[in-house]
Amino acid sequence: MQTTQSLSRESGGREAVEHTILNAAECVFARHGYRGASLQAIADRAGLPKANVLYYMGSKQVLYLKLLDRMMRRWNAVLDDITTQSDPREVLSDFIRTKMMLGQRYPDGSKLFAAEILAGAPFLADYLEGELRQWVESRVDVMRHWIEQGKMDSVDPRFLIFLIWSSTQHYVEYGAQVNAILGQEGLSEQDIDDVTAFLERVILKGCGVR
Amino acid sequence: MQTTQSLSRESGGREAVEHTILNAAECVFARHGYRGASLQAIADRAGLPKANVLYYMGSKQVLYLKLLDRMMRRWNAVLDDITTQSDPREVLSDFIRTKMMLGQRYPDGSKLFAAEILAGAPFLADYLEGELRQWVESRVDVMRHWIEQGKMDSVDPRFLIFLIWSSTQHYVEYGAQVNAILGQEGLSEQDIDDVTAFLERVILKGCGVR
DNA sequence: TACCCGATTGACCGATCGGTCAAAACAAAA
DNA sequence: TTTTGTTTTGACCGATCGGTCAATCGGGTA
Repeated sequence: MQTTQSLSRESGGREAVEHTILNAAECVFARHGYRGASLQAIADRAGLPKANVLYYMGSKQVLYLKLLDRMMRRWNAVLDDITTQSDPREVLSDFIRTKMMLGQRYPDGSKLFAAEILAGAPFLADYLEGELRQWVESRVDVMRHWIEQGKMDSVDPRFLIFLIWSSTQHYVEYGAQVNAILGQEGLSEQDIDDVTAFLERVILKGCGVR
Repeated sequence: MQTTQSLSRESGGREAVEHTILNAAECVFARHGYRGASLQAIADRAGLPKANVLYYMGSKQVLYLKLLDRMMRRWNAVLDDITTQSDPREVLSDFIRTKMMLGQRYPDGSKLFAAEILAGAPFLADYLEGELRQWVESRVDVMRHWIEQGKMDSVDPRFLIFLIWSSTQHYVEYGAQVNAILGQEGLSEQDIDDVTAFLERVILKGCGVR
């Protein structure tokens, strides 16, 4: 009955420290993957001794799983309420814009996720075959309806979802390559808007959305 | 004058061993990135003692650079002679099909490249800003001509290249996710053909190629 | 047979890995 | 002040890291 009084103290207390550690870890894991990331590197980036990171997070694996969970919750919070409307143009546009926004808002989290998939998804197999698959299937059903009603071309909805996913994800994951080719350091808001508009235009027209 | 006689002996000799090591290393680096990969894991996969890997490759970094170089040469060998024709439909189709084929032929090499970019391209910065950027720019020029001649919509050619790159790369890099969502273990040739046809159709139509 | 030289390998090096622990520091309650 | 419980931290553990080295092996030449 006396444990919660010292939480929000001075510079934020426990939660603030946890946030600092999580963000530092997200950055390191995103660049080097689970195996390649070291607790020392995470601690250095967080400005704390290594033992302190373990004190708050328990273990490297627990820390990693917390990050995966946090990223998935951030996606769910935004991607879930997309299919409420019945207009393909709006839904697909929303999907593209939302996914693009998420990548810009959480670049390290997106890269972390990519690294996990690249490693064969050892910690995410259940999520992919469960939650995510169901999410995709529900959207596929909606799209099949659209196709039957002649609202768009007869394309495989799963491939369309993959197309949107990959083309938006690219600007986060391959940021280093994109920057090198465009000859600049990071994309401006205008650049992001241009890319989003391009993707909306090409993908919607490409699958014949009326 | 007496060193080359024992090269191609018994089970292939030196080159065969080097190939074994390179392929094993490609697999491990692809899954865990540069830092996350260990020489012991590579040696185990190659069926050799660790010291033998060092004997042939020199160091972890040299081995890694050899793999990056090998993968880039494989791409150059195929992607370079694509723009000889002047018909957008053929060129873009070729690009999509070729890139798709490369991903299927060299999945580990493609993933290795992805992991390197994800890590911020510490070993590939020069290549990205040099060779690759020039390759892209030459294609961009061609596409701008097409746009001027009304052969396709007025879209940013760089974004179009990124779109083709990302959407094809996805089926290698995110293979684990694709398999989980499609509910199968690996894509059949038919699946690959379907995906390729989908991408050709949507992308070509999407940027108004006549 | 004796010799040669590249190939193979186990033992070993210092550094770093993830993780533990106990002592010190600290703020609030008594 | 003393007590209590949390936070902080350096020291340390066994395991593994990338890499070195010397001893051995094994087929060709003399």
